[in-house]
Amino acid sequence: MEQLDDRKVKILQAIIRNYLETGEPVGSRTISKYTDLSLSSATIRNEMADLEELGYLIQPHTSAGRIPTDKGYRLYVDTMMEEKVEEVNTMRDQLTEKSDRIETLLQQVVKLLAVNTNYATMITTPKYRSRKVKFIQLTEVDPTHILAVILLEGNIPKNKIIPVSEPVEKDVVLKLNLILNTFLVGLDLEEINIGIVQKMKEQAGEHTSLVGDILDAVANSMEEEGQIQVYTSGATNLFKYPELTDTATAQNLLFTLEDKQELAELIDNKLDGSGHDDEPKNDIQVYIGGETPIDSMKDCSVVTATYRMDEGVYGKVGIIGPKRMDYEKVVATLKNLMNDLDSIFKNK
Amino acid sequence: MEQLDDRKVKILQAIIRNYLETGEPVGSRTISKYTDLSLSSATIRNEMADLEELGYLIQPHTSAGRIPTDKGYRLYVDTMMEEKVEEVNTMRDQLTEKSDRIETLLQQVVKLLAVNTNYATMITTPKYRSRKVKFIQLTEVDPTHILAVILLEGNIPKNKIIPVSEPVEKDVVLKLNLILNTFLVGLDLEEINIGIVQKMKEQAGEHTSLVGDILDAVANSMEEEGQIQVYTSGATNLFKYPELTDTATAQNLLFTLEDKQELAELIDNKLDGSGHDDEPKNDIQVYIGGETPIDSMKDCSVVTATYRMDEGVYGKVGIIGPKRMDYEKVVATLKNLMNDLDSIFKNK
DNA sequence: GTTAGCACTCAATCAGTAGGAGTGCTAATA
DNA sequence: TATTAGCACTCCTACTGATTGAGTGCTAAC
Repeated sequence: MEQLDDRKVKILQAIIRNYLETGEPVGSRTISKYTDLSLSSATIRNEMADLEELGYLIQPHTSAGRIPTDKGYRLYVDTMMEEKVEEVNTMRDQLTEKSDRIETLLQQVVKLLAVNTNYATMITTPKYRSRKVKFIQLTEVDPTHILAVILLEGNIPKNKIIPVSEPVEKDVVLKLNLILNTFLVGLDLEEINIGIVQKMKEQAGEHTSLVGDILDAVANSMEEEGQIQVYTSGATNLFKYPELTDTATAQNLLFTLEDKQELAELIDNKLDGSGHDDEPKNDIQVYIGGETPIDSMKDCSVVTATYRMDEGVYGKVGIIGPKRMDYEKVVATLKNLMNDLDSIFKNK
Repeated sequence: MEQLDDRKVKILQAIIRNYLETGEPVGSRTISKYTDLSLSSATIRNEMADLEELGYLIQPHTSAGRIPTDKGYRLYVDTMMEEKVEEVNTMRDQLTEKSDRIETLLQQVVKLLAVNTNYATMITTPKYRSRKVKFIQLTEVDPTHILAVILLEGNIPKNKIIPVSEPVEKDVVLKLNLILNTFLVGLDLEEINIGIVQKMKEQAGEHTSLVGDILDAVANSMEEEGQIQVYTSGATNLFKYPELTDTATAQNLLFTLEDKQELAELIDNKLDGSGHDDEPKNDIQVYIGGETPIDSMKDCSVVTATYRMDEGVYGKVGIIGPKRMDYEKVVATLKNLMNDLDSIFKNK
């Protein structure tokens, strides 16, 4: 890649900084006046022309100032950005309600992120491999309902109310409890095969259909847990940036953010970290404009981070904003958040 | 109120119908040509002038056609709308996944509604009075965690994993189980007062702090259940209607729909049914433009319906669209949905 | 009571103009 | 040789008429 001399770097940096703030094309005069380079606008103009030829800047039209290209932003993010972790204050304190439900926690996190950054945010629930059954507990609730509590590995409780057509006697419940636990404990979804189901039904005698219902509930719970959920927040923040406000762009973006199911798949498949950065620093990925693997976000930048809940159990956080987003702040905020989450999960 | 003669009614109806379709101001010539009234445009013009004076129509500017006022829509909705329940096909079949979790069902419902109507939709979880405790079950999960299953009236199971600093013995768990059930079964949130808590703690002896944790969990569960959740869908549908697309309006609307918590309160407080319609037909309420009690929806119409899950247990469904929404279809769709939901809840 | 005809109004569209920001180029300068 | 001042040029933006067409209101005739 072409090597930029020191002065070009400084000018490019100044232009990008200015554009990040104002969102307006930056002219040579502005740079000449408001930097300590003490160069005339004419000199700056020459340099700008060079930078344009090298692909770091572009002119929206002939007689306008310059704005950074994706390549320009990329250089900025990779080499010119200054860390400012200290300046960002922890969101830890703001996570008031330390609910035990992860979903609630995650929802709080995205919301705080959105409020603090003024961009749109998203977060996925952690992705597990298939969870194993830790134990199952049946309890008679009333004559027509049985409560099945299924505890999955990692202490995830699930419960299902199973309707029964006729009352089930106490000792039958006990017996089924025994059967279920003998056969299922320690298995994950794939390991529960027809053979095992068959054996269980044999042992259950006349209560085969009830066993079937319970197995459905178990399968259901495990699948439910395997599914990645996405929570978003601050989608309307995007209206604050005029370059994203034209109807088509905004509409596409909001549409993508609204359809949680599709979004989950997109994040899972495309933002999987096989990304751009060769040396991942702290697991933070920056996708600029066209680099984004999600079509509707082509006019935006997306910054993602991976949080770890447990060994091998991780989820994604993403921040979506205009290309001229405050990368420094966003990256710092995410780094901080990762730390906060780490310590929260450790204390669990 | 002024009585409209038959011809005026027909003309008004024709104008509204046309405007619902096109969204463009309707001129006299259009009505003269495309209705079976066989009147010249001049006559129509005279009638339109009368209708304007009476407040049913308005001219966006001097030389434009007419569009209905809120009053015009109101008259249309109240007296001129034709039922077309048969034409709307049931969404029942499309509700594939008969999940046992109400949340999932409701999420499916809003989504289907949005897809079928092309408007924005919202639905609340049912609102209960405070639920009573049916039973509590403690189980030791591993040396450092206890699982508390709390079953609330209406067979709503809740569970909480409670961390303990040191292993709790089996007989202690049994004892606590007994204490909790003796004291708490049949009580709702308000009835669990300090006196009761005190007595339980006395009986628990050295395990007071554990009892405290469990009580927190119980309180938490009950509160969680008392909270109304709102699910929305199809917010981006609103972009299909140019009259809602100007940035300010759209932004406000989407913002309101995004903040679920605030939305829940708005629906609970303002759309409580103390509405406009004097003779509620099937619990469906139509709020037109300024009638809407939610400020950000002043440029829209909102149609709500109340679904009943159980005696005294109900939730709200809402459809938000432009004032020129297809009221007939929306009302018919909602009526159908109410029936579908009825039969779904009965089969539970 | 209804209709034809006409003058009138107003939004929308388009072309033309002026102003301003910013550039590229050239020639002078250090 | 690098930098700078100066100037012509480009293009966006905002503003101004002029034109068009849809639709009205009014009047006079049927």
